[in-house]
Amino acid sequence: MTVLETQGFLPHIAFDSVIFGFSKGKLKILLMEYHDTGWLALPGGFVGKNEDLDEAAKRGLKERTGLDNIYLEQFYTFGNLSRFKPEVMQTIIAANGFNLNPDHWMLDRFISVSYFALIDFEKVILTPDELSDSIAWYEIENLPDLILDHSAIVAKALQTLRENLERKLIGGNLLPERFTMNELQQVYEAIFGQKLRRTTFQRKMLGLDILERHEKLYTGKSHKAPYLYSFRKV
Amino acid sequence: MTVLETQGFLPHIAFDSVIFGFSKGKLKILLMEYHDTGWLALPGGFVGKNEDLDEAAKRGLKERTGLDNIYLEQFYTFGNLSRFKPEVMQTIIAANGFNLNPDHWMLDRFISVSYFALIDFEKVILTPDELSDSIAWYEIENLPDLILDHSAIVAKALQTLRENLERKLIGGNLLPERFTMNELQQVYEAIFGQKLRRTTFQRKMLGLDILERHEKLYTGKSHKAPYLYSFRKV
DNA sequence: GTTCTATTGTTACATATTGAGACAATAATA
DNA sequence: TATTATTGTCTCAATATGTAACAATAGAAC
Repeated sequence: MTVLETQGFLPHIAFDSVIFGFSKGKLKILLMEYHDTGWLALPGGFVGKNEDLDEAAKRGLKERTGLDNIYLEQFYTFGNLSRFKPEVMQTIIAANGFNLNPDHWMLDRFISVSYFALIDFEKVILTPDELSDSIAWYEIENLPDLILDHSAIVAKALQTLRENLERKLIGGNLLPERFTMNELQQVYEAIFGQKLRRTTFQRKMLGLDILERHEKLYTGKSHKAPYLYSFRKV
Repeated sequence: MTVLETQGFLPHIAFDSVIFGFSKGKLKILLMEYHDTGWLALPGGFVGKNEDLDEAAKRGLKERTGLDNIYLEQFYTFGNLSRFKPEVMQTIIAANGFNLNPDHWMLDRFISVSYFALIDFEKVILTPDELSDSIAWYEIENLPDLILDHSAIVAKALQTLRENLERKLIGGNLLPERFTMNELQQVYEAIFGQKLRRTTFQRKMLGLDILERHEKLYTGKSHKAPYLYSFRKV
């Protein structure tokens, strides 16, 4: 049974997720490409009638990335009338070979409760949903056009991430368990979109007393080997 | 036609507003008391089928306080299953003399998109809604029990307000157009829940270059008269 | 082995910000 | 005119941050 045929979801309510990853010095997000149309959109889904809103977002994340236990934060709910464009959804569904009644629940107006997630790029196993050809990483600095208001959703997610980073440090969720100080700095630079001073960054991070220092990392490069760090467990 | 009889709202979607005011050195919010039950709740409402989500929240604010052009910010959407308690709404509606079918849309599961507002205490004209006996101010430090998860909604609103205050200054929205430095400091103290140092506060506020200094305020008290300030227009 | 290169961890010092108190100014009262 | 309460400003100490210098070191070149 496809999502189109089920009756098990709350009407008018969707969720969308801005899933951040970090690789090769770049901050990236996951986008899905719908069949034929070539349209790009954030991964999202619907809320089961017997499901917590947060659970729905976690389920969606698990389905697309295979990941559990992820940093996931709700940041805004988009509910403008202007995001109601039934012809967009109709086209996407038609490209998948379905022809829905105009009063089908999926063609109705939706508000989108939006979440952002921070994940370890290396750990994902990407799986498109039933309406999509692909799911893939796109650099945040160079995003293509997205359907509906999804570009605005990404912008707000990035703004929220920046504000959060200044208050409560969550940058580490984008890295593997152990990382070098330089890698951590690159994450911060990618999120803030600007270079940071190496010595100040190192002093501040160490001063926060949230990092644990481990063995050195010998990469084979001809210079001093950096220490590996992990975030201290609470 | 009462809200109960209309079909013009989106099902499953409500909004609730934490409306902050400041008076006599205390931070307060507006609560409504339902007929007979004595139950207290945040002012809220539903979203019209042809209405932006934000517009709905503004409309609700206008209906209860008479105020337009208000600082209003969406901060979270509550969507746990545990907030679905049809018997609560049923009881409230029954106390108003109605007897709804169990499948009436108002008895269904709702998610609540929550907003907080900052208003000038002096300017409100309070108006209860059709299910309530009263709407009134309650001190944030000494709140009674609220229905459903409304206490959690208030807690999250206060947390968001505190975080915002550190980043972008919005404390002035709780004061009249012109105010003394001491009044502004009291607002900040009420929001943060702690005393601040007078001289440091004054220096920081003046240094931010967002205040305009006006004439002095002669209160009749036997001491130096403070200047009045207003927030600089952008 | 010795020298060289790139990068790292740490220190030193200047500059900026904040904490804490002192002090002069002043509006009304006694 | 002296007194009281509060305000606006200044001073100095304590912290935090910006900036550069420097020693340590892993591997490559010789």
